[in-house]
Amino acid sequence: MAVLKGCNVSTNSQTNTEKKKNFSSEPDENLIVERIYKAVMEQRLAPNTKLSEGRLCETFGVGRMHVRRALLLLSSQGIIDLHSNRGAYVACPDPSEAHDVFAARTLIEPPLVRQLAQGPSEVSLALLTKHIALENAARVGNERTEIIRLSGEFHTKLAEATGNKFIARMMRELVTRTSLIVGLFGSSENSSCPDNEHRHILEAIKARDPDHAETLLISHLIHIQSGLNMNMRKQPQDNLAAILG
Amino acid sequence: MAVLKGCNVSTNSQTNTEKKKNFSSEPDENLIVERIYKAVMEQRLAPNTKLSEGRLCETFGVGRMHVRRALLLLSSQGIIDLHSNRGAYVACPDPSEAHDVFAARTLIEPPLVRQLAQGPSEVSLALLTKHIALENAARVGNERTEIIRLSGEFHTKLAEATGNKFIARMMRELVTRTSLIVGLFGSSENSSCPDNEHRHILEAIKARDPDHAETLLISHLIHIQSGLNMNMRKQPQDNLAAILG
DNA sequence: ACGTTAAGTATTGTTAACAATTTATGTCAA
DNA sequence: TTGACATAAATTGTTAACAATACTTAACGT
Repeated sequence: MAVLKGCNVSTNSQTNTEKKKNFSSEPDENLIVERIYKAVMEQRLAPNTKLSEGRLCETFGVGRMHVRRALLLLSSQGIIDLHSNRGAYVACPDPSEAHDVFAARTLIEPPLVRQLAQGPSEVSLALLTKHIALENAARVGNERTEIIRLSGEFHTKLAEATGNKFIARMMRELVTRTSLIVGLFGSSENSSCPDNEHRHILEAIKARDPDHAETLLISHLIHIQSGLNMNMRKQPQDNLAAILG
Repeated sequence: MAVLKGCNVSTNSQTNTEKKKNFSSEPDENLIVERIYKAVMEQRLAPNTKLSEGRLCETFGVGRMHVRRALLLLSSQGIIDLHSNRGAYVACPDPSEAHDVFAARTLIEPPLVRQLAQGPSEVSLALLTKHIALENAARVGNERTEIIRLSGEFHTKLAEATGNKFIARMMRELVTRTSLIVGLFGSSENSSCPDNEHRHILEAIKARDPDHAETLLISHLIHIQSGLNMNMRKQPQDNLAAILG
């Protein structure tokens, strides 16, 4: 059907606007990575969905090189799997991996919030407070994808609040995986974190109460896990252009 | 001087031997990544050393594509930095990053050894015991690079002993960064972990004593940090072929 | 000598064509 | 209909040439 032998970048997105300066050498890759990351976080891209190079070239209006680099980066983050000669597929964690993800989070997040509750910076508290507000807004607006993504990103923001980029990176990766897991094994509607638990955790941090914050977080993690059923399995999907647009 | 316009793979390493099956689609990349990772772990590749594509093509006898993919992977692990149009350089952590690395390790490793000491598997204990033996052997043999690498990898092995690949990945990244930091700011000879501390930690684990293991590990981390001087700065080096061979 | 500019060289970024592999399609026989 | 097999199409992997950028060197003037 489609030709795209050399994958011509005819439908380039920046035709009429002035040419971007391209100063960091990786604007295309990052855009693709972020778009796919976001789609996964919002559970719009189901596990095992195939991400073909040609399709992504069309969708983002870039050459294959950029697509391939983006796919390599995504695979290094565990968001997708690369099969030789067969292409890229959204990662599909099995129950064993799911267990490991929660084990890792149970190991890291409690000392994390504990540390945060000992001396949070004002700016961090402000950011977290604002985030909770966004979560609530999405909830009253009943915007499913926003709720799911913000719900996960609360934990990422928690890690970012430490000001430690290594911790932030680790949590971001674990949270992304969690999103895939919840999408796969989550019992339908409770795909997002229970309504007020995030707020309670933040309040414990604001109150400089490490013990309480830690307790709330642990029970929160348990709560999420208890909503999983490791026996179901959902199916892949298609039409990337609509999803990633 | 050298031509290599299209970077011809004339000096291919697999000429007389039978062609490897290439079954996983990424044998070249992984080899390059592992070689550079190992050189960094052994502090043979100093921070800020330039890794030019052409040089790596010659060294490993592969095309630029594989080199570039390997460099992208290394940069995603924080081992090297990619500067637009200027090439790849071994990462050069500043004191602020060094602080973050140790902060992250201080957050993660204590609960890690604590968990390990609660119920270590026999196979893990065997591997760690064997590792300590290797460390000792390297010490009596006075093999500097081996000592340095094994000394760092003990901590990686500790994480691997949990059987959790996410925790293992995180620790591996942190340990690699630590190696760069010690190479940069380490006061000459004590670049490696003090002689018996690893053994003591392992013994505490074997004794199923989480408190003791945790205490020993924390003081071990402090010990490493105390051997750093954040004011010095060492210089890059060259001739990659010799280093990576 | 020193700094500045300009040409030349080397290195990196990008593209398109080609090769290899997999997947889809269609035909035929049981 | 089903299954096996051959053919065609589509997709991925790889290479080499080309373009763009940065680096080096040399000449020049002050």
